[in-house]
This record gives sequence, C-alpha cells and structure tokens, in this order.
Amino acid sequence: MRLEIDLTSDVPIYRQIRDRIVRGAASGALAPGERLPTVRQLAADLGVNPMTVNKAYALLKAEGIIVMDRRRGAQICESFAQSGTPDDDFDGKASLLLSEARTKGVSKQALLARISEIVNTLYQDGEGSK
Amino acid sequence: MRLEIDLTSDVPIYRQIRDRIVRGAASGALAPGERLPTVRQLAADLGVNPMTVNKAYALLKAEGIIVMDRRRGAQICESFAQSGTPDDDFDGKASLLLSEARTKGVSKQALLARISEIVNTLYQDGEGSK
DNA sequence: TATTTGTATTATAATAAATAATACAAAAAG
DNA sequence: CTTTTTGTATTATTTATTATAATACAAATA
Repeated sequence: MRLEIDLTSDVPIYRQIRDRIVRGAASGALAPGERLPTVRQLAADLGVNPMTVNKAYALLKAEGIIVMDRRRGAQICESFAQSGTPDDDFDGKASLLLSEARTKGVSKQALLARISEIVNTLYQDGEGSK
Repeated sequence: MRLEIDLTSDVPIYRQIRDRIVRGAASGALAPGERLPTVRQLAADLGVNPMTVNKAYALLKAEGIIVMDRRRGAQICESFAQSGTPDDDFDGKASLLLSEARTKGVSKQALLARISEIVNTLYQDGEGSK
C-alpha cells in the first residue's frame, strides 16, 4: 500500500500516517504480518522528519495495531484480538457522530444503510486475512 | 436539560458544551424550539468566560442546530432539514471509527448491533418532535 | 566491524487553541 | 429616554500542539 500525505491539510502529518495505516489494517489493504517501511525510510519518502513518523508508529504500537521488532521491522499485527464488543470510547464517539448526522437531517434508514455499506466493505474478507 | 461540564477533562469547555447540545437536540432531550440559557447566564452557571460559551453557540449556529434571535434568545431549531443522505465528512469519520473498532477485534455483528442500539435510542421518537 | 534499526533526549521554532478582558451596537425593559 | 441585557467583535494572553532538528545509544544486521 502506498502511503501518501497531504501537506496542505490541517490534519497533523503524524495523524494522517496513523489514520491511513489504521484504515489499511482494518480493510485488509495492509495484510496481517505485512512489513511497513522503516521509520527513516518512510520519513525520507514523505520528506518529513523521522521523529514525525516515529510518533505515528509509536501510536499504532500502543494501540496494538502494529508490532515493532528490531529484526523484522515494523509490521501489521498478525491477527486482531477477538475482543468482541465495542468499548466506551467507541460508544461515545459513535453516538456523537450519529447525533450530528441526525441534526443534519439524515434519516434513520439512510444512516443504517450507509453504516452497513461501510461495515460490509471493511469486513468483506474473512477475519482480517489477505 | 441540565448542562454540565467537566473542568478536569482534556476536552475543551466550548466543545463539551457544543457536544452536549448536539446530543440533546438529536435525542430529543432538547426539544425543537426549546430555549437555551443566554451566553452570559450559562457562562455564569458554569463559572467560565462568556466568550467560551459564545464559541460553542456560534458553532451550533453555523451548524444549523440552534438559531439566535436577540428577542427570543437562543433556541433549538424547530425542525431538522430532511436532507437525507450522510455527507462526505460523515463517511470519513465513520469509516475511520469503524476501522479502529475492527482493529480492536470488534466483530461485524457486534459492531452492527451496537450501532443499531445507538441509532434506535436516537430516533425513538418521531422525526425530531418532543 | 560498519551499518541500520528503533528510540530516547533535548531543543527550538511555528502554529493553533483556549480562555479572558473589554467594548459596543441592537434590542428590551423600566 | 434611560437603563439593562443581549450577542458579538476585537484584542490579548496563556497554554498546548506540532514539526523539526541534532545527537546519542543499544540492539541487531550484514
């Protein structure tokens, strides 16, 4: 997967990197076990400071999305824990996001339909394979 | 509805105020047409600067969630537009949130079930009435 | 033995965000 | 008309965030 960033965006660079990898890992665009560029290499590719990339990687590591091994380098976790239910943080963010949608006039059906679309795209292949 | 804030939270005060009103408006806890405290009054109640409250109100006004009238004061919009489908901003936020959930091991079923719960709670009464 | 890895440390500059103090015109209330 | 209250524009101040940089160092690789 090609990692790109938008330097004109108001979203911090480290957050763009982190978000792209989260999306990639969830969708399967980044396969479990897949190698990521080294901190220094990705920094060179993007033309940013290594510590900016390191910040993104450290975040992902803390979130349990990547593992870092000095031998194997950084890579996507082999499998996501089968933890099951969403946590409180998810509930809070989801309910706020859905509330915002409702105040913008999105109907219940339209909301559920769109969510289903996104979820189906995300989970279209097995349990995180490919 | 009682507006409360958490001064120890790392969420900015103006955002706490804004978020609570969004949730209230979406759930019906704040009825369409319901009066909100004046900027100065809410500021006094919460013990914060009036401009902090103003920032929250200005946001809500720009989002079309409240209307401000010097005569009637601030109040929740009478009805939400029947705009229909979610916008791109929603799609982006939703897909990132759902991606994060998946990388934490939330199953497809659990995800859809929780979303349904939240949406059902939000839309339990009519089209924005009461 | 060199080199490359992640990463810790420290520093600095730039920008953004949050809150506050003040002022003022519009409207309401008396 | 006068006084008070309204939202809000302006300005300032403080704090937090962001990005970058310069080193350094131990672990591992080649």
